[in-house]
Amino acid sequence: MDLPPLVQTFVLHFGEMGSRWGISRTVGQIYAVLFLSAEPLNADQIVERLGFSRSNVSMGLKELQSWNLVRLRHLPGDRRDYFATPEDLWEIVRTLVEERKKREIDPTLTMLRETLMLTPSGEAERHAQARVAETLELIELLTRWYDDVRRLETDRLVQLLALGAKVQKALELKDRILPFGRRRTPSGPAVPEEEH
Amino acid sequence: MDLPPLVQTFVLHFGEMGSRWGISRTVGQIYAVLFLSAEPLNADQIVERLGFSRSNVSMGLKELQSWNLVRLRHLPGDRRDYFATPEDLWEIVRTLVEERKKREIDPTLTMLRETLMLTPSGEAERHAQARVAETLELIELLTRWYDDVRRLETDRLVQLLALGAKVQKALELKDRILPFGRRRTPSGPAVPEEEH
DNA sequence: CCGTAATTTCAGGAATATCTGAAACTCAAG
DNA sequence: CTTGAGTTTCAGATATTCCTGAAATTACGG
Repeated sequence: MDLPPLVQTFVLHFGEMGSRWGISRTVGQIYAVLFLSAEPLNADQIVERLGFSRSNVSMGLKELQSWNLVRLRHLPGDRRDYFATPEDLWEIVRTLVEERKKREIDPTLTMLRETLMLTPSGEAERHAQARVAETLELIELLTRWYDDVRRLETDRLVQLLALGAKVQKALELKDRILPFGRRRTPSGPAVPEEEH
Repeated sequence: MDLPPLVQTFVLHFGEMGSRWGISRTVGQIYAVLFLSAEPLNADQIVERLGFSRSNVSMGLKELQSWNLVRLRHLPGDRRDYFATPEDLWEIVRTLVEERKKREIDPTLTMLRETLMLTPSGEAERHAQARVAETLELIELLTRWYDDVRRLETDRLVQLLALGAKVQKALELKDRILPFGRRRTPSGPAVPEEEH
């Protein structure tokens, strides 16, 4: 591997991170190289930069494609595949979240629902059952929230993020003008209590 | 392993998920068992339920403690350590996010900043440098948002999540009454454009 | 201080995951 | 067709991670 120091540091770090995220170190490094490159690269250029075997790079690229993290490009009069990452970082973030949801959250939701269905009611497992149900509700809440915000245009999303918890103040204000969201009232909580 | 089917399904799934998240399958399963258990368990009870070696369980519990995911309990007149997970699921979520941030995001931020410092300006690496800078900004934005919302009480947080993107409508309304957050105006965007 | 139950450490073996080179496949140009 | 550059597949080699049992350590009750 013979890369400019800036790139090298980034690539190595990204490889480490990748290996904590269910993609291999190699795949992480390939992605990092593409991410920093000014133009699309073909497999041999990646081999040259990282010193992995040709087949390893091929596998890695295939995996990145299965994650939708990489775009295929072609140059006129050149048969080789060139690969690039999206210019827009937010698009990358969206893809990452989407794919991880698909692979981790959705199967978990399925499992939790099935688990609850198959359970004989009136049972020694009362506590376990309750916890599974709670877990399901929590993940469903988060999922619905995500389904909602992922539709926002990037501008809007960035606005919202930049606002952070100040949103809270804005809502209090609004609330005084036009009751809209459900809020705690003196007569009792609108949101169910946690078991405790 | 001889567990009620409800528990068994959950434990196995959790183990799988764990192994995609940088904790081992074993540690994931140990956590799952504790999570579903009605009372705190000691190491031998976990050995009995999961059939791992005693030392493996010991290591696993140690790792869970290092993640703050598990609480130590003692029973009067019993010298053994008993372990439990917090009752409140939201507390678990908060811990998870916090620890992952500490281990993944914070070092990444450090790396990105150092990388940018050490770079000779005016350079062939202009593009790579720009991408690193963009990445840093994006992560900083997300981090600030997180720092903001993590302080919210759980009730408030749940409210906000339940509201989802409807928050957007609320803000538009508010905006018409009292300009507060930065918004796009006809005279130009308040949020910097993405390079494109 | 002992004795002992509980826990932790650690070196090596077992199980996984990763990487490689050689061979197989694809497909477009001639 | 044939050819050959480009790509993928795959069985085995390598490296990494995980798990275990034996031995060491800890710390409490007496």
